[in-house]
Amino acid sequence: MAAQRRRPTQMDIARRAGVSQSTVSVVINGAPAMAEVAEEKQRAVLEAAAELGYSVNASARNLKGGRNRLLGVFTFEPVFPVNQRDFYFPFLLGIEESTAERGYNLLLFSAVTAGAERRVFADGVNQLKMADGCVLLGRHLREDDLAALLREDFPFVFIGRRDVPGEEFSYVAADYVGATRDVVLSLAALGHRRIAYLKAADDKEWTQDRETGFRRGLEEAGIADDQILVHVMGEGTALTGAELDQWRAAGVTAVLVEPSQDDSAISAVEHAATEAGIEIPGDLSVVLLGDPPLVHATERDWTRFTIPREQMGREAVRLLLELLDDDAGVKRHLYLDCIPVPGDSVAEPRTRSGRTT
Amino acid sequence: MAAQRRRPTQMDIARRAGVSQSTVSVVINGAPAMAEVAEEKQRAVLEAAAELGYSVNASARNLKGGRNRLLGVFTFEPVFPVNQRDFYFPFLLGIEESTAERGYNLLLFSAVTAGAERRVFADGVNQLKMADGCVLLGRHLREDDLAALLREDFPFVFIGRRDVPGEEFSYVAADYVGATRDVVLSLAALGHRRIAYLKAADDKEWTQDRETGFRRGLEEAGIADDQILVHVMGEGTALTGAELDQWRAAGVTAVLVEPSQDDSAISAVEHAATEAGIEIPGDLSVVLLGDPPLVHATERDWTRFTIPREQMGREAVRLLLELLDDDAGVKRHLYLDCIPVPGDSVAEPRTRSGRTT
DNA sequence: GAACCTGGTCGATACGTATCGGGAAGTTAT
DNA sequence: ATAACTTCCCGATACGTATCGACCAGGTTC
Repeated sequence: MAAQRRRPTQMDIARRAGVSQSTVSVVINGAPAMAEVAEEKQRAVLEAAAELGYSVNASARNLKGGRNRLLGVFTFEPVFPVNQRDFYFPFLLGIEESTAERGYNLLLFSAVTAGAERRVFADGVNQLKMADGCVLLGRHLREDDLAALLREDFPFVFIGRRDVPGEEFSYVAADYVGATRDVVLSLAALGHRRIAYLKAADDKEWTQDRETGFRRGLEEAGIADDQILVHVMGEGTALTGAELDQWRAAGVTAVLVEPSQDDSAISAVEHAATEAGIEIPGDLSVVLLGDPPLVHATERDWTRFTIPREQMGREAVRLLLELLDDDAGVKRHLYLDCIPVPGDSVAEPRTRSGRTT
Repeated sequence: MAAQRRRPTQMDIARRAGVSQSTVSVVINGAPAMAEVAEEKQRAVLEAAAELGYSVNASARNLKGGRNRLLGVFTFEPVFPVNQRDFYFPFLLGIEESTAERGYNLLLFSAVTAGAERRVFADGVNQLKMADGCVLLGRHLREDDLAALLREDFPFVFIGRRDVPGEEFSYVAADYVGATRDVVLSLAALGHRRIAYLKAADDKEWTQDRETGFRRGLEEAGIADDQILVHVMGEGTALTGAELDQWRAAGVTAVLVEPSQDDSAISAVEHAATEAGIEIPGDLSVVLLGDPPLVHATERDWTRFTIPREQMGREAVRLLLELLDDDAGVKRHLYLDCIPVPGDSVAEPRTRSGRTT
């Protein structure tokens, strides 16, 4: 019963079906040449394949330069974002969905190499090559790995805008610039004139984009440069009530908060407001520039915008498959709109309407 | 700069270092035979490899041994079902964790074939074989697929107990029998004498196990057979307040509820209780035989037990790797304990203690 | 000095698949 | 009847690596 220890190969099928290995390859493969194979033989081959329980050997096919119909996902984060609470999880969802639709399987490069750090190259092996192409995720981009991938001409798409000088590659990003600009404009439309921006400490692309949008919005709203107020949230440096008081004294009626991954920024704002006796949104309107994972767990329904994460995942796959089909290898950048979520943390500034809460 | 189109191979290194490809293989590989290679040559090889930016071709390497260091996950449901994702996610989490630890990558067989139904075999080709082994998930087991897998001697582990007559294979299951028995015993210890069991309609293994545990618990508690009260929740057949009233009249003071995937069972109980003016836990103690995904979203903190999903995922991987290493191919069944979660839906029966809520 | 080891290297081969050029039938046009 | 085409299939080969047996130089042992 369990005599068959070795995996059946195309040769085995060939013998059983009375054809050559090449013919088996053509049929199994559904290659364009299949049209020229007699239907009778096709049936014989498929039948034999089924009986033997044949399946393609990924390595062998890959060796020849063929496709595996495998798309990879690699993350630079220490933990693979398979946990639903994770910021990156919705991306995975979109990736999976799109991948499945297109008849590809998904390869999660989750194996942890010797060190704690996650690398593309383990033992000098480019692990990603097992997949036809790869979607890259994560904040802590290793530039040397990236350079190596580019050097090898390996097809990949990054999720999130990445600006690496001298390197050109495809990514799918959220349009933080536009979304933040829109927030500023709608606040201005409500009558807010002095708006602060609570900026994240690490000056990555997504932070820069939000600041760009902030400044652009102010400009378009006709608010002078000298009104610009940017506060950088240091590592662990909580926002104090005193600081909020200063802002109020300076005429600030609204603040944009860039959410950190662990929601500390949000709770810091809420805490500081309570401390200073400032009411949200009565005294201060607050808008989150994004939707961190735990935003639903907070009591307040923050006014914010949603990053179209699932869609980004889907588009990344689409782009990747395009990349695979095009030999040209054009690198493309795709920006997706964020979706405004009206919450209850925004109101007209008190100075204009005497309304109290 | 981009002249080097082709990846460097061991042959390239060999030429550059003035040795043979075999020697390169030995050195790169760090094989035991490396001790017998002159240090001078070792240096030359490594140097050349570094200069060329060499990286091993995993496919070629695996072609030899047949192993891809890939573990598959196959589910008879969509891999990331949006509506009930929380149900399957903990399994995946455990699988991923364990897989990563052991240096394997994870292959999600998410490709959807022509029909909506998910099959192991597409075009008579077993897709799973792309992985070295596979973890199987999902409620709707296709027995023909399973039989074919067994016939092919493909290594896999099922998550959840599966009883297929005449077939023998490995699985990792939650010990519903023991967990349910314990629930009954602890209710009996509180003084409950008449306990009802709200059973799911589909008579799958996990439902059978709970019923077995229910009966065993009653027996051990010395409650007579004629006291047994099992109510099958039909498809969409809501539990009515009238029915609950009948139970109360019959002396029922506690009910075990088998949660359905969509939490309809729970809300049905709650609704019926409200309708009949029955207080939980004052008039009726309720215990959930499991922890459905949305249990945290409900207002009440149900007394229940937790299925050790992550652990099940981890153990499944462990078992699978054992299966891969053992040529013997012993099929094993692993039962893991559920963890009791004390909630606030259980109290002593009113008939014994006059305490009111 | 012949027989024997031994450390160090290489050549040959196998792994399973994809592809290309060619060849054996069969068909049509001359 | 033969040339020119089709149609359908096969043989040969290449992909990059790991491994095993062969080989060779130099040293050791009687």
